[in-house]
Amino acid sequence: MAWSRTDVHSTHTGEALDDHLNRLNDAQQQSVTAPDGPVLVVAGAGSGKTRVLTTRVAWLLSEGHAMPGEILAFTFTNRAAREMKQRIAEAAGPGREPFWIGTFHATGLKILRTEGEAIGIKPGFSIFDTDDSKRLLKEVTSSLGLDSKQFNPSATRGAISRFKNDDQTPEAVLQAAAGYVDKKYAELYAGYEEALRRNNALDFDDLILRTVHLLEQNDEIRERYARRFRHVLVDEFQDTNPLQMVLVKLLSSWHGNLFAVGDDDQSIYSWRGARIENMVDFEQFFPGAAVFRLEQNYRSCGNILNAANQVIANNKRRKGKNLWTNDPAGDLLCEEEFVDEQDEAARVVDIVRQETAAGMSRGDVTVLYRTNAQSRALEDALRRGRLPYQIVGSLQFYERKEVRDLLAYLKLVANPADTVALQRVINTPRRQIGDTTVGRLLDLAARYELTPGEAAAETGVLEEELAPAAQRRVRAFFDLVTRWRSRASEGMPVPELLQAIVDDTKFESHLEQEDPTTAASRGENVAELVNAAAAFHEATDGGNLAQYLEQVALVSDPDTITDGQGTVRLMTIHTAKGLEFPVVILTGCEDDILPHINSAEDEAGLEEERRLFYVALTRAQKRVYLLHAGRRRRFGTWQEALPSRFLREVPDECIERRTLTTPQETSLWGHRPTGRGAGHRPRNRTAPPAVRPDQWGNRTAPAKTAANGPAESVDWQTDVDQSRSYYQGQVVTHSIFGSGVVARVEGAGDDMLVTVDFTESGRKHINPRFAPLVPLD
DNA sequence: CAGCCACTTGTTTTT
DNA sequence: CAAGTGGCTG
Ligand SMILES: Nc1ncnc2c1ncn2[C@@H]1O[C@H](COP(=O)(O)OP(=O)(O)OP(=O)(O)O)[C@@H](O)[C@H]1O
Repeated sequence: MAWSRTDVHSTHTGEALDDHLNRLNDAQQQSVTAPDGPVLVVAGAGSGKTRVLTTRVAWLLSEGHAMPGEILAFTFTNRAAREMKQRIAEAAGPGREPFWIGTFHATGLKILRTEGEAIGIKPGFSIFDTDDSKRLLKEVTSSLGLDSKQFNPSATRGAISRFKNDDQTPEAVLQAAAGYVDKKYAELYAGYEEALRRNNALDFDDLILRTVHLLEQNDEIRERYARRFRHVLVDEFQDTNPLQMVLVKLLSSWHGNLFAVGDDDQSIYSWRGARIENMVDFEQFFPGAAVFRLEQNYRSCGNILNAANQVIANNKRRKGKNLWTNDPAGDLLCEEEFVDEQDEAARVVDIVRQETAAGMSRGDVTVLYRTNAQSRALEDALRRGRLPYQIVGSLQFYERKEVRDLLAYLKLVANPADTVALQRVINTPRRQIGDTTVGRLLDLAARYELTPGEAAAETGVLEEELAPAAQRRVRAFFDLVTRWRSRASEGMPVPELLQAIVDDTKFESHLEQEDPTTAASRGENVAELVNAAAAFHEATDGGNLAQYLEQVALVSDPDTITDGQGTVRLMTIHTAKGLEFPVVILTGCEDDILPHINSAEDEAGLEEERRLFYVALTRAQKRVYLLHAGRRRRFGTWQEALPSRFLREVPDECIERRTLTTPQETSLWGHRPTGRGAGHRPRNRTAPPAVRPDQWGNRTAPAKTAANGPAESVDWQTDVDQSRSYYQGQVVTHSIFGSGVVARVEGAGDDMLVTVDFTESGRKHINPRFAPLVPLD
C-alpha cells in the first residue's frame, strides 16, 4: 500500500511539473520561469498568483536552481503554507518540499529559537498572545499609577504594536512624544518591554521585530541565513508591513532573488501596519525588478467578476488593471433587503437549503461578514434551522475560558517566569489564594529576582510577607507545578500531561461548581483540548510542550477550517482572503457596517472598505448573495441602517435587486414584531425616514434645537433632559474620562448611544442612560 | 477570601 | 446584551 503510493509520485516527478506548467497560461508561465533577480507579479483576484508562486518553487527545484533547504517562502497563514507544501510535493515529488515555508511570525520564531541568544533572548521563552499582552499591560498600567480605564490595555497594546512595526524603541517614542498621552504611552511601552523581559516572553510583533534586530546586529548570522536562502518568495505582498519588508530584504540580501506576488486591490490590513507602497514602489525598493501582470481570472463567472471590477474602479488610489474571464456570465448576483438581522439570518438558512436542493453541498456555501459580532444572529438561525455550521475564527475554541485556563497551566509548566499564566491559574480552581497573597508573592519574587516558584521553594522568603496558612497554600500549589514540570522534562507526552493537570486540579468538579448548567459543554471543550493535544502528539511524532504551545499560539483563523462538505462556514471577510467558495453570502451590506462606521471618515479608510467588499465578491465562483437589514442591534440597542453605498456601485445588468417596497412585505420572511420600549414606526422601505437619528444629532448643532428631533421617545417628559441634549461637537465631561468632544450621536431615547473623543482617554461609547455625561455649556 | 450585586462599557478587521 | 469591574458582606 505504502509502496504503490510512493511509486506513483516518484516516477512521475518530472512529468508532474511539466503537467503543471502546461496548464498555465503564457503570462503565468513567464512569471514562473522568470530569470534570477527581483520579480513582482501584480495581478487581480483569482488570476492564479498563489498557483504561480507554488509552481515557481516546484520549477526552481526541478530545474536544479535550488535545493529544498535553499528556498524560503512567506505565506499569509499557516493554512496557505500547508497547502503550498502539499502542492509542491505533488509537482516536485515527495520529500522535496522546502522546510522554510511559513508565515512571517512562524519563520521569525524559528530563527529566534535557534539564534535568539545572540541578542540576549533566553531559551525557553514564551509567546504572549493578545490576551496575555493585555493582562501584562494592565499590570504595568497600574504599577505606573495610571488608571487602566483611561489607558485601556487594548488601546495601549495597539499603540505599542504600531510603535514596534515602525521599529521605534520606547526611548525614541519618548523623544518624539508631544503631549501627556504620548509621554505616558512611551512610559507604558518601556514598562511593558521590561515586563516581557522579566516574564521571558515575546509578543507577536517581537517575533518579527527581534528577528530583524538579530539580523541587523549580527553580521555572521545574517550572512549565514542570507547565503542559505537562494530564493525568497512572498505571497500576499500587498499586506506586508515595513518591518516585514526589512526582514525580506535582509534575508534575500545575498542572492537578491526575491519573488513577490500580490494585488494592490486586496490590501486590507493597513490598520495593522501593512503598506501598499511595498508593492506599488517595488521597483524603487528593488531596482531592475521584472514585473509581470496576470489578467485572466479563473475563479469567478462573468457577472461576479464584472461586478467586482466595476466596484473597485471607484477607488482613486490604484493602478488599475484589466481582469477578464473566459467563463460564461453565469447567474446574476442577488441583492436582498430585510427588516432586521433576524430576518436576514433566516434568509441565510433558506439560501443554504435552496442551494443544497440545487445540487450544492452545505460546505460549498460560505457566509461572510464585516464584524465578528454579526455572527451571533446567524448562528442562532442556523442552530434553529438545524444546519451544521462552523464559525471560523475568533471566539472559537482557543478563546474559551476553560481552554485558556488549562493552556495557562501548560504555559506555567513550560516557563516558570510566566507570571501572567501564574495569575490566571493560581486560584483557578479556588485554592484560597487571593489577590493580596498573589500580590505579595509577586513582590517578593521581584525583590529577590526569583521566579515565584523559586521564591516559594526558598526557605524564609515567603515567611517575610505571608501568613502561615497562605504560605502553605502557595507551596502546595507550586508542589503541583513542580511535579508536572518534572514529568514534562522526563518526556511525558503533552496530552498525558494535560490530562494529569485536569485530574490533579479536579478541573471537572471545578467546572461543575462554577456553573452546573454549562459544566457539561465546558467539560466537552476540555476533552476536545486533550484530543487536540493528542492529535498534535501524533502529527509531530511526539512534539514537546514548547512546540505544542508555539503551535497553539500561532494558529491563524483559516487554519481551523474543518474539512468536509457537511458544514456551512461563517467567517469575516478578512479571514476569507485568499480562499475561494462556490457560493458566497455576504451579510450586513449596510452603510456603517461595510463600509464600517469607524473607517468611512477619510478617503483612505473608505477605499480600504471598498477593497474588503471587492475581496468578498471575488471569493465566489458561482453565486453571490448580498444581504442587508434595515435595523440591527448594537450594544443591545436598535440601530437603523441604510443599504451599503457599495451596492449602488454594482452595475444593474449583473444584479437582481429584491428590496422591500411596502410595509406589508416586512412580514415576507416571517418577521415578528419586536416591540421593545418605544416602538419603531412602520417604515416605508423605498423612502427611509428623511432624517436619521444620527443625523439630526449632526444637524442641530445649536443645543436648543435638539428638541426638534422626531418625537419618538414615549416618555420624553422624563427623558428629555439627559437624552435629547447631545450633539456633534459638543463639549461634555464624564466622571472618569474627563472632558471630551461628542463625535457622534446614534439612536434616540433608551437606544441612544453617544460616541465621545475624550482628550485624555480617547474614543469611548457612552450610553447616557447610565453614564454621567455632563454638557459643558 | 469568596460570593453576590450593581454599574458601565464595548464591536471593526488579526498574526 | 454580555462581560468585566468594583464594592460590600459574611
Ligand atoms: N492557468 C489556469 N488554468 C486553470 N485554472 C487556474 C489557472 N490558474 C489558476 N487557476 C485557478 O484559479 C483559482 C484562483 O487561483 P489562485 O488562488 O492561485 O489565485 P490568486 O490570484 O492567488 O487569487 P487571490 O488573489 O484571490 O487570492 C484557483 O482555483 C486556481 O486553481
